[in-house]
Amino acid sequence: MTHTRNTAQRDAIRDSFAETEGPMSAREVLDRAQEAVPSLGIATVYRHLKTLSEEGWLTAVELPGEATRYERADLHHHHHFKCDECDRVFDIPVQHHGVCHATLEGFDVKHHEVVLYGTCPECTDEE
Amino acid sequence: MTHTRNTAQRDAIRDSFAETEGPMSAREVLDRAQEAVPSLGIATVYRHLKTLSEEGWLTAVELPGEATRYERADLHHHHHFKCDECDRVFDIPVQHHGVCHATLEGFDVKHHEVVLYGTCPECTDEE
DNA sequence: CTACTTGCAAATGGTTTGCAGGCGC
DNA sequence: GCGCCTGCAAACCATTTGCAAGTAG
Repeated sequence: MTHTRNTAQRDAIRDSFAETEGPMSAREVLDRAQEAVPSLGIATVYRHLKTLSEEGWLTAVELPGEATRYERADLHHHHHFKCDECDRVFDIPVQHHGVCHATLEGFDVKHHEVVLYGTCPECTDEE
Repeated sequence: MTHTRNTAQRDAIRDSFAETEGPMSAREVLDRAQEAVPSLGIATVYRHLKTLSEEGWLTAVELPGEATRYERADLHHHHHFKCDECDRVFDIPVQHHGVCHATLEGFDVKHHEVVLYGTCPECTDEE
């Protein structure tokens, strides 16, 4: 078994997650990381997004109809809200928890993904 | 504004949802519907899956890493459980509800999608 | 040095769209 | 007959992979 090497591209990709709140798509990561390593290719970004996810450093966020996004795994747990009007995605803090999947006999629930849909405050005001 | 026409292909696509429980991918719908209309093309399937969803007759089920699946919207509400081992997807009945997204000030939550991940009973037994 | 990494381009797989002909109403 | 509907092929988009050259350790 080999170890992951330290390379400029890997560092650049990790660093691109430093100053952001929302989950980023592969293309967004590419754009940011290319500021440090201009020659960086999209294939390398995908390869690292995969390995960083496997290592538990990143979490994949899948939203219907959009490209997969990634965010740091060390953020405290939250859900996502997608506005049907403006298509923006918001991070939603979770207050109640544990109730939703307490009774699945035989199923060992390890993690979950919740996406809420509706109208965000801004789009509600515009109506 | 025009109305949706009754065509053999539309009927075939709707009928393909008659004798099934789980959500189906576009390709599965195509295979089933072609039994009634052999000339049916995949593009037409996608067009109807979209309109039927907009009409509220179908619901899109998005699962990470897999093609979008569709199921009839008149099924009583349930969540989905994806086994990390065997990749199968299970329908999960919902007992507790309404608690999870009761407190989103300003956000008008219209619907939601919940996917649970973990190990299903069968894969748990095999360990 | 050796084996992992990278960038490029080509391949893949799902989904959408342009277009000319077909057909419901 | 008009205008939506269909099938085909080409276009698209996100993601993956083959390959030869580059580089960390």
